[in-house]
Amino acid sequence: MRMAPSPSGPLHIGHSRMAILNDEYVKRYGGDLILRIEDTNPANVDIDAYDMIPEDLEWLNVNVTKKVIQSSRMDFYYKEARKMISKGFMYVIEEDQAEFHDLKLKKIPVKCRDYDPEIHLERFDKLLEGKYEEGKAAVVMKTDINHPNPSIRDWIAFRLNYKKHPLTGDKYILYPTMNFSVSVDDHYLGLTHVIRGIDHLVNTEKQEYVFKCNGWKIPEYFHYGFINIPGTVLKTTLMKEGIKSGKYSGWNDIRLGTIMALKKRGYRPETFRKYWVASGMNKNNATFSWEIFNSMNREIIDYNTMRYFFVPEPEKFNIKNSKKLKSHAMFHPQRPDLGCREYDLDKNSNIYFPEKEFEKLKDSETIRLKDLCAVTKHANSLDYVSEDIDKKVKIIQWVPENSGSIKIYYPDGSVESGMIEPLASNKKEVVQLERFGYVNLNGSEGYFLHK
RNA sequence: GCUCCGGUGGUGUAGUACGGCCAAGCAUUCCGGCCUUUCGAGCCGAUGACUCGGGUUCAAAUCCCGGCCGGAGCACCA
Repeated sequence: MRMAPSPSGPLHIGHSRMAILNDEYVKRYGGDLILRIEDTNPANVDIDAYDMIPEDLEWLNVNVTKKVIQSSRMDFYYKEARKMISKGFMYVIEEDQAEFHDLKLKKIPVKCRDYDPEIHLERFDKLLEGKYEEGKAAVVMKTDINHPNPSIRDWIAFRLNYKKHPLTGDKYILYPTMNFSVSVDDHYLGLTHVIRGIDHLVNTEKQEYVFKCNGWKIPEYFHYGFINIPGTVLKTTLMKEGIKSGKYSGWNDIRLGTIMALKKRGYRPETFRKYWVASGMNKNNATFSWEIFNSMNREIIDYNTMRYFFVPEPEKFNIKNSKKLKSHAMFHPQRPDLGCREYDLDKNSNIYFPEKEFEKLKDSETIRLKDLCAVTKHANSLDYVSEDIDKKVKIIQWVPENSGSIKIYYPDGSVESGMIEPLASNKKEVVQLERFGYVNLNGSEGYFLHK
């Protein structure tokens, strides 16, 4: 198996499907998982991606057994090209880009298509020596000039690019196109199975020509459908621009759909795996469901996630308690062994209470401050009633006066300010803020994970 | 336009290769109810789907033909 990202940026949630599906296959049936970085287009390379991609994969627990960087295999591609040219499977055109494209649309072969391979080999050397301008000559794979799909008719296998490559500099100017390098790599790397998106369906057909003319065994291909991931930014170019302009703080800005951003929000790598395995490999186009993804994540983290109180838009009240009070809220309702969060309140104590909840209360309505006492709303105050109450009433969270303030950032860019109970301040972990949601705390800020 | 690929509840899937055990399973969401000093979980209940039309057959989600809808490709990107 293999996965073959182009190093244009870090991996995002869409890539994680490709990585996990391949990895899962290897985990179940054995074999190698090759990470092949496809950097044969200098214009599409971000030098940082060479490090970010393996880091993302490691975090996802994808076990790469072998790593290949295409730009370090250029001489090998040239060697293969020479072989194929000399056998008449490929040829070199001297037509310019638009001309060649035009001829193909009309199903007209170029004059030199069937020239002696020697001539094409000479032209190939001229290509390497830089005797042609960009776009004025190219190496072409001979397929079927009458093929109904024009892009399959004699596709380009190598083209010139004089741009400096981030890794190899100006050492090479003739780069293989993806369809060529993928074919020979898939063969020589011994690929038996390929899992990729349906966007490669046509490429598979193109690549089969290379396999067939060389008499190579064609791997088993599986294509999975497109997934539309709503509500997040995934386009590398958009992310890059946003980072550059300062709109985003970096690749891990929680508004982005990168693996890094999702990690920062507190998602678990197991969630990705579970989700993509459950999605399977069918060719349907589907919509990514955050609901299901979140539900899976919740199931994984819930047992180990501590509970704390957070009060959004806090308002201070003196509850006029006539006696000292002690709160006792459990760290986790299913795990009494972990004990309680306890706070002592003197007589006439101040607490913070969510303003919105207060507004919703009717006058003289009695509620319970969770794990503390019952209070009644009177005009603009909350007044102590008793420590316990028989009636079933609303239960709302609160925090003591010595709480810290915190800002919670949402993936949609909004921010919520409030107070968090003292025991949770300066924590750096995913917690459940009761009646609010799961949040990844990071000192005086937090990143909203999900409900 | 041409070529290719799809179409199962709101969402995601199982089932389709070898027609019957599928008046369609699971998950999630929403809505009720129970429980609980949050939320979540748990338990109970409810709603909700085979794109349409023909054909083959004793029998079709499953096979065949056609329509409709959706997606992709039509690059010297990957």
